[in-house]
Amino acid sequence: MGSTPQARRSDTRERIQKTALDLFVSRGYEKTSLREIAEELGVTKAALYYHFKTKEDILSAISRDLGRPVDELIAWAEEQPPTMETKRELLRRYSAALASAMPIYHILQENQATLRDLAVGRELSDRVTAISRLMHAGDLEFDCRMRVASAVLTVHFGAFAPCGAAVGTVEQRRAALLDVALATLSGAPAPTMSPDPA
Amino acid sequence: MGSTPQARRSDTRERIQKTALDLFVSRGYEKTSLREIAEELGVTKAALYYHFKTKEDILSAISRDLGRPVDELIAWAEEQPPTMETKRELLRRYSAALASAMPIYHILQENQATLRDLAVGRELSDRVTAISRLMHAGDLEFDCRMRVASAVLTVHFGAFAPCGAAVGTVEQRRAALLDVALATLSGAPAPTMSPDPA
Amino acid sequence: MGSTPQARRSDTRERIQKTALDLFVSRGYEKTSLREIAEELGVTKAALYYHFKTKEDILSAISRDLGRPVDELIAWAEEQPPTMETKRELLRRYSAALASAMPIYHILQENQATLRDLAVGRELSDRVTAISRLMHAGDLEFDCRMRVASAVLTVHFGAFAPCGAAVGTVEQRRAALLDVALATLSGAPAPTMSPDPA
Amino acid sequence: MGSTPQARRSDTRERIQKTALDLFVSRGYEKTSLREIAEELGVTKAALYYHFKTKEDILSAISRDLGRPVDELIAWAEEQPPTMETKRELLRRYSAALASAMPIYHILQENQATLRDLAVGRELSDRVTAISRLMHAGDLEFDCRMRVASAVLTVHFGAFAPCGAAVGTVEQRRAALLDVALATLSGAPAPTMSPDPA
DNA sequence: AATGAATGAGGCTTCATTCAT
DNA sequence: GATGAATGAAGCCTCATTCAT
Repeated sequence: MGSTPQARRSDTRERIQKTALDLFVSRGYEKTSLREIAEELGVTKAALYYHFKTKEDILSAISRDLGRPVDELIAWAEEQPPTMETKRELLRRYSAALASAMPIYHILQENQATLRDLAVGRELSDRVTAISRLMHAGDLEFDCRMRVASAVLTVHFGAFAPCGAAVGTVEQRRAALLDVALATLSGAPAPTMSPDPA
Repeated sequence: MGSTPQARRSDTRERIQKTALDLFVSRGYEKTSLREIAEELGVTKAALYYHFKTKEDILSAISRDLGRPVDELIAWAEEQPPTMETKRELLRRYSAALASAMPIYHILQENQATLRDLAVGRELSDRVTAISRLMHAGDLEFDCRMRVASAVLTVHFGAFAPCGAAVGTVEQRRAALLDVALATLSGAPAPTMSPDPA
Repeated sequence: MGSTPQARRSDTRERIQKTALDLFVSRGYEKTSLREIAEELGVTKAALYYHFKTKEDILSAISRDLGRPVDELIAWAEEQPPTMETKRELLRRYSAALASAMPIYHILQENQATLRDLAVGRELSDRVTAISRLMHAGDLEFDCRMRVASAVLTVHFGAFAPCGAAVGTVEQRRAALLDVALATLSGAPAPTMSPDPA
Repeated sequence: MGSTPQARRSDTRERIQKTALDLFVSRGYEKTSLREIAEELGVTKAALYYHFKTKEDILSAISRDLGRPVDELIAWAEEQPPTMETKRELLRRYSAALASAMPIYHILQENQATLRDLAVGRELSDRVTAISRLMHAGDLEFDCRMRVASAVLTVHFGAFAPCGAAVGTVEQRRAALLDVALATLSGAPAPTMSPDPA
C-alpha cells in the first residue's frame, strides 16, 4: 500500500503530453521533432510510439485534454437562446476559458499553415469557429455583426501577445480587454478617454 | 521613354518571388519546398540559388517589397506628434495598408513558429510591433491602453479570416471594422445596437 | 477415453498458428508483423512470445504441422525402389499431398527471398528438393530427366495460380494436370489435340 | 573529342539499376535496403533519390528495361491468329526471351508477397498472365487446356531453379525442356523413355 | 543565366524482441 | 498464461544547400 496511492502503471503517457506541449509551444509543432521530445524525456523515440500512434496523435490528445473547457462552453452556449445576454456571458466565459486553454490556442495560432491539413488542425480551429458562430447567431444587422467581430477578435487575440506593452498583470489585462469587448458589443463606450491630452 | 536601362534583363527573379509568395500563402513557408517552387516555375532548384542566397532570402525579398507601404506608414507616424488624431489617422492608414500587404502578414500570421527564429521573421513582426508601439505612444492610462489594444487587434486581425460570416464585401467589412475600432479608440460607441428585445 | 490428459490446456498456441498462417498466406511472411497477428487475435505481442521463441518459430511450427504428409511421403518413397512405377505413384501422392499442404507451399513460393536465409526456409525447400531428387533417382538419360522435370514442374506449380483460366473445379484441374504430367513422364501423350485445323 | 565518346553526363542512373538488380536478385527486394544499394555504389541514399522517385521506381525501371523483349513478344502474339502453330512459336520465343529476362522474373518469383501490392508487381505479373492468356486463346477443350498449362509451366518455371540436378548446360536444359513442352502441347510424346529399366 | 548531380542531416515510423510483474 | 512498457536498429524519404560546368 503506502507509496504512491495512484496506480503505479507508468505516468509516461502524461509526461509525453506535458513535454510535447512545452516544446510545441516554445519551438512550434513542425519544428519539434520526436527525437527532441524523446530526448528531453529520457526515453526512446519508439517509446513515444508505444503511447501514441503518430506525432499528430500526441497533439490530438493534448488538444482533447486542454480543449475540454471550451468544448463544454460551446455545448452550453448551444442550448441557450441567442440573446444579447447569452452572448455577453459567452464572451465572459470564453475569455476565462481561454486563459487556461491558452497553450493549445497558441499552438494553433502559430502553426496554422502546418496544422491546416491535419485532422487535429480542424479539431482546433473548429472550436474557434464555433465560438464565433455562436456569437454571430441570430439575425443581426451588418453594423452589429462588425461589433461582434471586434469583440471576439479583442478577446481571442488579446489573450496572446503582450499587446500594449506590459502594463498590469496578465489577469488585469484580460479583464480590461473583456470590458472593452463587452462595451463594444453593446455599442456603449467603455470608460472614456480624454479627447486628446497630448 | 524606351525601356528603363535596368529592365529587360530577366524577369526570373520576380517570377520566383511571385510563385514563392503564392505557395508560401497557400501551403505555408516551411511546407513549401524549393523543389515545389522550382517545379511550378519550370526551372531547377539551382536556378533559385542563382537569384537568391537562401530560401529565407526569397521571403525576405518579398517582405521588403510588399512591406514598403507599412514601412512608409511607420516612418510617417514616427514624425507625427503622438496625438489622438495622429493615432486615428494611423489606424486608418494601417487598415488600408494591410489590405494591400495582406499576403505577407498572412504568412507571418500562419507561420509564426517557423519564422520566429529567422531574421525575416523579425523584419515582419517588427513592423507589427512598431504600429502597436506607435498606437500606444504617450502617457496613456491603463483603460485607455486597453481600448487602443482592442482597436489595433480589431483592425489587424480583422484583416484575416472571414470573421462574422460572409456578410458584405471584403472592403465593406474592412471599412466597418475600422469604424468600430475608431469608435472604441475614442471611447464612443459605434452605431448602437438594440439593448436586447428577446 | 475421456479427454487426453495433455489437452484442454489452452488452445492459444494453436490459435496463434492458425491466425499467423492466414496472415502469412494473405499478406506474406515479412509483411505480416507480430503486432498484426496479436491484434487479430486480441492478445498482446508479448503473449506470442510466451508461446513461441521468435517469429520464425511460429512459421516453423506451422511448417512442421502442415508438412507432415509430405514428410511421410518422402519417407515412404525413400524405401521404395527407384522404379518408374514408384515415381508414378510418388507423383500421384505428391499431387494429393500438395492439395492439402498448399498453404505452406504457397508461403514458401511467395516469400522465397525472405525465407532463403531462415532455417525454416530450408526446412520448407528441402521438402521440395527431396521430392525432386526422388523423382530423378536412378541412372536416367538426359532426355528422360527433362521429362521428369517437366512432370514435377507441372504438378508442383500447377497447384498454385489459376493456370489456364478458371475451367473446371480446383480438384478437376489437379487431376487433369496430374494426368498430363504422368503422360509426359512415360513419354506418351495425353489425349490428343487436333493438329491445327486453322 | 577524345576520351569517352558517349555523353559524359553521369552513368549513375544505369549503375544504380545494375547494382539494384544484382541485390534484388541475390537478397530479395524487401530485404535490400536503399542504404545497401547506395553503399555498394559509393554514393549517398539521397543520390538514389535524385535519379529515382522511390525504391519501387528503381525496380520499375529495371522491369521496363529487361521486360521489353517479352513485351514485344506479347505484342507480336496479339497480332497472330490463335492457331496451334502460333502457340508453338510463341512458346519457343518465350523460352528464348525468358533466358535473357530471367533476373526480373526471378525477382517477381521470389518476392511475390511483397510485390503483390506494388504497381510494379502488376507490371511484372501482367506479362506472365498475358503469355498464359495468349497460350490459352481460342476455344480449347478442357484436356487441351491442361496440356497448354503444363507446357507453359514447364517452360516458365523450368527457367528457374536447377531442376533435375545439374545435367548439361543451362542452354541445353532450356532447349530440352522446350522440346518436352512442345511435345506435351501437341499431345505427341517427346523422345521415349524406356518403360522401366530399373 | 541556369543545370545536373550530389550530399549530409534529419524527419517520421515500424519492427522483432525483452523483461519485470 | 499473459501484459505493459520499453528498446535499438533500421527503413524510406525529403529538404536546403553546394559546385562544377
